[in-house]
Amino acid sequence: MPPKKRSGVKKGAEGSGEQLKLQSKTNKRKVAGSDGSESSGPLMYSHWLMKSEPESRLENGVDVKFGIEDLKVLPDQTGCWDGVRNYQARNFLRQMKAGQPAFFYHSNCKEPGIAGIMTIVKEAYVDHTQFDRKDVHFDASSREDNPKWSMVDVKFHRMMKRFLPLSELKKLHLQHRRDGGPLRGAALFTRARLSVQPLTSEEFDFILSLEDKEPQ
DNA sequence: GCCAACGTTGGC
DNA sequence: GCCAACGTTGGC
Repeated sequence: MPPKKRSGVKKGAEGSGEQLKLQSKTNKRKVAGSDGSESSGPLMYSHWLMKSEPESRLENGVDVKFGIEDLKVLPDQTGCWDGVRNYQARNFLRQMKAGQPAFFYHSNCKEPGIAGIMTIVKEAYVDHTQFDRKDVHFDASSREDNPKWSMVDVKFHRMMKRFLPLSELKKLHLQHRRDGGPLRGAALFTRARLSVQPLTSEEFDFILSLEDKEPQ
């Protein structure tokens, strides 16, 4: 997914306090058109969850493995999040601001779940891999004068104090659907296949609070 | 490895 | 613009 690349570390504008809109379900989210344009209003998010595969898997003969440990060992612990080829995910990438936090989620592996936290350090710019015929994520339909796909740079921030397994988050999600708790509408479950997704401050803070609790 | 969910493509 | 066929994601 996101190999190599580095960038100057920018200093974040942020604070995790502001109010966020409730569920994406309830707002008239316009799903991206075929050109990827969004026609509904901004609806600002400031917290994210990004998925990557921590275990080796070959795609066109290329290993797509990129877990949080792989990010950690890059120069400046920073890498570009390339290879996103879904319009909704791309549109979320484009909304990201430097300094914002994102959970690093391990997908398609033995134990899926949240492994750590990263910081967005460079806002969306052209994903060069779309023009690279040898890249797994080459997109023949994208023109250099009108690139389709974007990427951001992320920097390792820290590991979770304890790994938060999907199974635990899912139990809480199901419970919260009944009692109106913080994870009732979490995109991780309501839009399970999205590889880049937003979290409300409430969702983000609640998930952080789980670190200090016993596994459910 | 299976397969449900869901995004994309293309014929009409 | 509809929708069936197809491809991908990702949990299990």
